[in-house]
Amino acid sequence: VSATAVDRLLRIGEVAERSGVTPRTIRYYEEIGLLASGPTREKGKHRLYDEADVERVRELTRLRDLLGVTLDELKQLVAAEDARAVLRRRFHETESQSERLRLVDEALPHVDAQLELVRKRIAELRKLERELEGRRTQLQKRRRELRG
Amino acid sequence: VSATAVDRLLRIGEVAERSGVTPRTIRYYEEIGLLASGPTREKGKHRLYDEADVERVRELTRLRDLLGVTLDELKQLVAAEDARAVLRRRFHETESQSERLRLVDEALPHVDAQLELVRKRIAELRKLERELEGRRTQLQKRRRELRG
DNA sequence: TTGCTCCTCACGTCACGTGAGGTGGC
DNA sequence: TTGCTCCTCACGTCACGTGAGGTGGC
Repeated sequence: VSATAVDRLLRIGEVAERSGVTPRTIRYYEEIGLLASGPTREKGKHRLYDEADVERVRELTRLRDLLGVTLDELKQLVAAEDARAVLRRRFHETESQSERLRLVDEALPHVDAQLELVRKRIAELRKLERELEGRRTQLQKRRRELRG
Repeated sequence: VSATAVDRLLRIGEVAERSGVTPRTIRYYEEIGLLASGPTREKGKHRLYDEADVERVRELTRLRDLLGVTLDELKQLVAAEDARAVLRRRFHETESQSERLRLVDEALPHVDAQLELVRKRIAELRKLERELEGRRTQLQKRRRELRG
């Protein structure tokens, strides 16, 4: 992993397009605290983002769509991503082994919480899949009977 | 399958409770045409339902939650269930083989449309599951390194 | 007859969509 | 300097939630 590419700064329209949402969604997520607002932006001036923000928006909408959670629930869930971000930034800054261990230990339960939700959803969808396959089989059987 | 149990008539509160929604949701679904309104209900009188309606509401909310579709999209999707209902009612009423065959042939593509959506969702969720498992493994590896 | 559930407005909320009128920066 | 994109209100919409005031039926 190299850190050679200095991130080009992006405007809201480009972030929106690359993450599959509208600028309005990005502003709304900032408003409710799902996305950090650039700390020193003068009122009326353009918002500026980087690659990490594009990734963040993609993660958020992906979890929102696939897990069907409210934005409030999403806020809790992405504490995992927040912890990961802290991990990445702080991990190399700190010398302390125990501090590093603490950061890792904090991130794990958040990932586990997401995994549990994902697996529950998969199980529900697989059940629905089996039922639909059953209906399909029934219909095809009837069709054969009617033709034969 | 016996048809011995004559369906007891249910009021909106019982239908709501048994299908896991509120009465408001049921009235709203009637309003937008997702649920049939009892054809001859005098204004101000109570709505009456049966077991089939409970099943219908369960199917609707299940597809809504698991597939994340709008109620407009849901209306298109459950053309499958509508076709199935027609099938059940009409199948035994009609003598015509070709009419029966037509009903079966109509139901199949609707079931297939639902199956396709369900499988697409499962694939997306499985991909997310794999990514989360990867993160988990990484975190556990780091933890072992910090401890060792 | 008394409760309990139902009825119909109608306004509130969440997660944005969609202009209106104005300013910023390559 | 001219476009294009951005800015901030602010009202609209979808899918209901939540009372307010009144009637129905065991």
